[in-house]
Amino acid sequence: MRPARIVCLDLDTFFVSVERLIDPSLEGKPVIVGGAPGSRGVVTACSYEVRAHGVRSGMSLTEAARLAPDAIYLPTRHDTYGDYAAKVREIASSYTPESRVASIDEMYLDFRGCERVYARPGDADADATIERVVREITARIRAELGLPSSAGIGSSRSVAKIASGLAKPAGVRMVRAGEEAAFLAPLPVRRLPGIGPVAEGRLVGAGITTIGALAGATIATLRPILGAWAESTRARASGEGSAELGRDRPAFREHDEEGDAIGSISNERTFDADVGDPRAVEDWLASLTERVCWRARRRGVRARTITLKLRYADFSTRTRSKTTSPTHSELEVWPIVLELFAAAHTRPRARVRLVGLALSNLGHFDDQLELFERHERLHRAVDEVRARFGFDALRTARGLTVERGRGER
DNA sequence: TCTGGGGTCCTAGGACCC
DNA sequence: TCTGGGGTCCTAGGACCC
Repeated sequence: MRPARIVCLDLDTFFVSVERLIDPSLEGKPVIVGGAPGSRGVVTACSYEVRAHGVRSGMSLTEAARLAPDAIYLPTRHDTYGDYAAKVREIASSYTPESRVASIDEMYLDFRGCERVYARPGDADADATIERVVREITARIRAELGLPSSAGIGSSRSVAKIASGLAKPAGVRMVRAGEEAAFLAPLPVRRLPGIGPVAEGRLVGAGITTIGALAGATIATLRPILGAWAESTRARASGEGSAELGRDRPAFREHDEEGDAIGSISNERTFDADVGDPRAVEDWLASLTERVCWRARRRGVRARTITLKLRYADFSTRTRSKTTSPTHSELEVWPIVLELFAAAHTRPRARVRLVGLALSNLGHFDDQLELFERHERLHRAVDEVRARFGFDALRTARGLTVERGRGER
């Protein structure tokens, strides 16, 4: 039996907690991070005070405003939260060489083989040793950074993750070896990572409501519902999930190995009001093109695939993509974007709610050739200015027109 | 005025190759 | 004029996570 040595460390209401550090008067008050109550958008994070009124993250701000009209509504400040998250990682990762960043407010730690390093005479057993160390980590994050966090400890990532959710707020929950199945069995299937609203609906439709029932289901039953995930999901439901941490998410990875497939770079924008004029949409696309290309150059990658996303006012969504030769130059990407927009925008009278651009099929493509490229000198000059003053320091006239006066950034 | 934004991964059909 | 079978790449859509 594998001992419980995998830790999921999760910051409690992270964005709210950071806002309270910056403005202590928010302490104890109902706080919603995500935007103004009337605006389009969703709740990104909310304090326990508003959760009591039924507000949940992911909920539209309109509905949140109905449930909690008197709450304090704040815009999200991702860069600020990132700075605090980095400090949390620094503390946590100093306890074990094996750690993985899962998201801005969540990380996994692997303490396998660390028991002796941390053992103290007072510890009842090795489990107690690890639990004590984990409590020390959350206590330090609280003491040194002022941030509350919770942790789950189990023999697999899945168990650790679920345990951390049940430990909130500001708790530590250990599921000892051999207790996994009993711990998981009574929980609703939705608790299992990977089971979202759709899979939940189908499982419940098949009479499977608890993780225990999921663990006992046949693969023949699960295959049509979970597809390729059937086996691994059932294994996780019975407490036999993987303990391997895997790699950091690309956005948090410090270095990419040569030839690595390293995910995608995307930006999208939901308009404050639906847009009818295609030229106005194109202005936004120009801005997004500059942004994703700049991010690609900053990461030292080129993309082979460019994908445009278009969402109409009725929420119908379409994507069009094109794969070409590797590029990170807006001068090369822009004509393709226009081509994709023309292909996607087949309802000329419909109003557009959102446009997005994604670069994928990324790779480090032969940087030696870069010097000979036509646009290289221009990009280098632009990027040097931006490195000092930020992305918005330099914009093309078209990309700038559209964002001016919106008060963002 | 329900439904953000940045990601990962899977499915399924068609093109194309051997 | 009766059509297989494996493999890879591309495209569009969608589920899921935080």
